[in-house]
This record gives sequence, C-alpha cells and structure tokens, in this order.
Amino acid sequence: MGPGNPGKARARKGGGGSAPRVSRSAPARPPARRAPAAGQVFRPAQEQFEYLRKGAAEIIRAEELLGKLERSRATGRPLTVKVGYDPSAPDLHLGHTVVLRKMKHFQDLGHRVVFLIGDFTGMIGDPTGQSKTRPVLTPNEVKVNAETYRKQVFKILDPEKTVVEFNSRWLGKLGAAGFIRLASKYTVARLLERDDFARRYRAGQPIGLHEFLYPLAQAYDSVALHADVEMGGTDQTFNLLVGREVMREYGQEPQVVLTMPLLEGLDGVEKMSKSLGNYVGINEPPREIYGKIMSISDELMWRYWTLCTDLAPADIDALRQRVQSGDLHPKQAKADLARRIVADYHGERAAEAAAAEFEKVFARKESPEEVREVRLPSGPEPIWVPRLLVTLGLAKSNGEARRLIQQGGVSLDGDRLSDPEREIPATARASHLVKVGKRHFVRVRFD
RNA sequence: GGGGAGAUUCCCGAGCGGUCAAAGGGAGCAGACUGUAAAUCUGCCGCCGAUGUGCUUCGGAGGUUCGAAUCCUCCUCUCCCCA
Repeated sequence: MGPGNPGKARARKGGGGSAPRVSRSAPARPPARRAPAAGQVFRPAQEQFEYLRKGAAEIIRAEELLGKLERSRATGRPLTVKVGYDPSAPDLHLGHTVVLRKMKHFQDLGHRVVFLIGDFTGMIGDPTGQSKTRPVLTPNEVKVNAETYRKQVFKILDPEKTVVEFNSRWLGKLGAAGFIRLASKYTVARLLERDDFARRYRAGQPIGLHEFLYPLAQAYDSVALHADVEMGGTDQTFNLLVGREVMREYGQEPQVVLTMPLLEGLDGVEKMSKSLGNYVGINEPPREIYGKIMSISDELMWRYWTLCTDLAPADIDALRQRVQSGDLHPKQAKADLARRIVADYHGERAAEAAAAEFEKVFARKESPEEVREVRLPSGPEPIWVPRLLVTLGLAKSNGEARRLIQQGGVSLDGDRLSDPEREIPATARASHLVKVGKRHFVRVRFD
C-alpha cells in the first residue's frame, strides 16, 4: 500500500532546463501572499498527506497538515514550505537530499517551496555543541555559494516551483530594537529545553548568548514568510518548534513541522557530515559515489533505500524479503541501490559505467579505465618511491608512505612493493601505474 | 567583584621533574578473511632518505633547573561556587 505517485515524481535530471526563478527582486510583502497560480488543481488532501508522510520522522501536528492541505485544495492556493540552509556549506551530500527529496514531494503535489539561505543567521552559526565562531561571509561569497546551491539543488528540486530567498532581507532590517522585541517572545528556560543547550549547560560547556538568538531568528523567518510548513532533519526539531510558538506570538497560524530522519554516514553510526568524512557528495564523480555506496554495511543499505530513493516502502520491503530469503544476494541489492543513486545525480549512462567499472576493478581486480594522471619532470636521478607517493598525494609524509609500503599497501604496475627504499628511474616518457590501498590509483608519466 | 577548577597529539582521556613522541579508548590507514559489507584478527598511527647524543609537539609568553607536559610568574580562554 505504498503511497500514490502523483505527478512526475522522478527527480529531474541535471543540467539544462530553464533558469530558476529567483525572488531577489520580490516585493517586500511576504511571498506567501502572492496570488495563487491560476487554475491550480490539487489532489485530495488525504492522498497528498499519505504521500508526504512517507519516510517522515515526525509531523507536528499531523491533523494540522491535513487541515492546511484541505484548505489549500479548497482555495486553490499552494502551501508555502520553508527549509533553511546554511550559506557556508554549499557542498551537498546525500544527507541533505533526504529533506530535498521531501521538498520535491511537496512540489510534485503543486506546493511552493522556499529554499531559504540563512545568510543572516550564518553569522551566528547553528549551535551544534562543537560550533566554532564562523567567519562572516561577504555578500559576494554568499552570492557565489547560493549559485553553487542552485546548481546542486536543482538536480532534485523543480526550479519552476522553487523560490530562493535570503533571510538577511528581513532579519537585516529588524535592527536592535526589533531583535529585542523578538527576544521578548521567548524565555531562557524554554531555550534551555533544547537538548543541545541542556547538555552543554549540564556538562559545564560554554553557551554563547548569541546562540540563543539562532532559534529565534530562524523562527522569525517563518513569520516573515508566513510559512505553512517548515522541514528539516530531526536535529532541527527544537528550532522548528520555536517557529510555531513565535508565529503564534506574532498572531499567525503556526507552521506545521515536518522532520526527516538523519541519514547515517558511511560508518553507519554518525550522521552523515562533511567534517566527519563519512559522506557521499552529490557532485562527486559517479565512480566515487558508486564505490562509497558499495562500502556501506548491509544493514545500513536499507536506510539508504528508504531515504535516498523514491522507491515505495512496500517495494523496499519486498526487496528486503528477497535478500532475507536468500533469493537475492545482498551485494546485488546494494549494487542496484548504488546504481540508482548515481543515476539520480549523473544519469543512467554514468550509472551503468560506474557499475561496470566497479566490477572490473574490484571483482576482477583489474585497473580502472580512467586513472588520474600526474605528469612529472624526468631526470637523470631516480625517484625514491615514498617521495613519489607524497608528490602524487597518495601519502601525507614520507614516513606514512614508508609504512604503506611496509604494510603491503602499495603496488607499482601491478606488483606489490615491499622495500621502502625502492627507487624508480625517472626516464622520459616512462609511465607507471601506482596503486595505494584498494581504491587509489594514479598514473605517473615522466615528461 | 571574591573564591575554586581546568586547557595534553584528530576526538575522549592518563601523565604531574628525567625511563614521554607522551598510557588507554575511539576514529583513521594498511594487511588477512570476504561480497571493496559487517564482525573478527594483525600491524601502523608527529616530522626527518631516519632505529638517531636528530627535530618539532602537551593553551601563549617568559623563568627555575644539567633536564619541564610536569615547578614558578604573567597572559589568553573555559567551567563551577559566592556576590
């Protein structure tokens, strides 16, 4: 009983397409109050609701969402769905796509998504406990980052139904007095309910006063946008809820909060993040994405099926049944997953190629089709292999390179090296294939 | 404003004058086993063409000492208690 598949639910494939509409020149009044698209027809509220509920961690409150959907259908006015993004990390990974995918679902149903870049709140930095003061970005940096976002985000979102906004537009105008007024709408005790704050407070770790402003500013974004729904990862629950309270304080109908589960990173334990290095970037080469997906544990694979593909829950269950019964090898199921994910961001053809490549390199232990090639000047002096590895970026220091060799992790033209003192001549036109570990290949060529 | 505690290598966390490049755990890397899975086992895990009376690290700057992560002074940052 998977939810329906209204509209064209497939993610839009990269590249071309019309330029995204950007609201930089939008009028000062809230975009939410814009005239509804003429002739907008919505599906029955209950049906929409089922579709939106898929994969969601929590909907607060479900009946309010249903009500909003009903009203939207009755009035022909799409809901405004807001999601905030940090201006300084425009390198999207699979973790981000979980929410993006859900945003796309809203778009599939005809609703309006606001991709909000928190260029103002970026000055604060969401208090995550390990937060360090972030450098304040220049307007130009923000612009560049926003552009990078667009390039990536529209691999999933429909540009026609996406409004890109910047919260400095209203937060910047608020001023000290406005902020004090905003701050008066909430209490310290309530802010300390936030898990992260509570924990740090208890553990005797510092909490910057400005960090308290973050949830408030984010809440004010919802006021400014008249948001009907705000989404985020489950780690955002608190902030999103503050939005509800503050909207109420400003005399608005509170937004519905819809949270999506946090995707675990490749290690299967920590949430996916760039700083932990356990991520799959959507802009990575197909081969990398494919390989990384193949390296996740069998258990974790089901999480990825659920959160990173559009496959209906029932179909995923069926797949799992087949694996459990021995009908389907888990590696095969994982390969399908990897191929699908690559296809989402790079197209079917790239996915095919990545799969073929993977089999070639890892199952048949051959060298890959395309290898990063580095050219080095030739010379009469031979080059010491550890130094070569460092030059090629395959080791951080000579010492590390030595160790790699001693541990049998390095091979040259297919032969495993064992002597860390090994040198190779740097004769002109000579070319060697260097392999470190299981997956790092570089071809050196001496000019 | 007063009193107390603390800052150690990517993270947590021992060390409290030499035997400390610094215990232990985690992460990471390599190897074995595999399905480049997980689990497990083994090794490595500051730098240096290097097994050495070598170099740089224990918040920062000075000082005491033959010798300091360890002692003293000042500074910076953090936390707690009192006001």
